[in-house]
Amino acid sequence: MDQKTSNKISFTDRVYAVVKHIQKGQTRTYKEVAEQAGSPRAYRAVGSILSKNFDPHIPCHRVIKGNGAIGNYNRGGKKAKERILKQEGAL
DNA sequence: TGGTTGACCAACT
DNA sequence: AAGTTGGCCAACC
Repeated sequence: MDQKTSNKISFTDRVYAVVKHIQKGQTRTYKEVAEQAGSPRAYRAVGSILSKNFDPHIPCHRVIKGNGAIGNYNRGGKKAKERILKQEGAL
């Protein structure tokens, strides 16, 4: 891809893009997101980034932990996150 | 420029 | 089974 016409995107923007790509009823682990974002070992950064992200256009609630746990959520905690996933049919 | 932080993970106790 | 420690990576001050 030519970045000549595009601005330089940061890891954060790539993470946002990946999370946006998650379909309804689907869940992705932080590891997967990090891997698709270009750094399979940056799951730690992914969490930090999503924690700072308050954009409702990004279904950050579809991102869960690698062992199947819900993980955290900036929009009401794990409880709300689990509720949303259940509502979407992911659980 | 360097050190701290964090929605994680794996291993150890 | 549950709590602690170390490790990894990008963003923020």
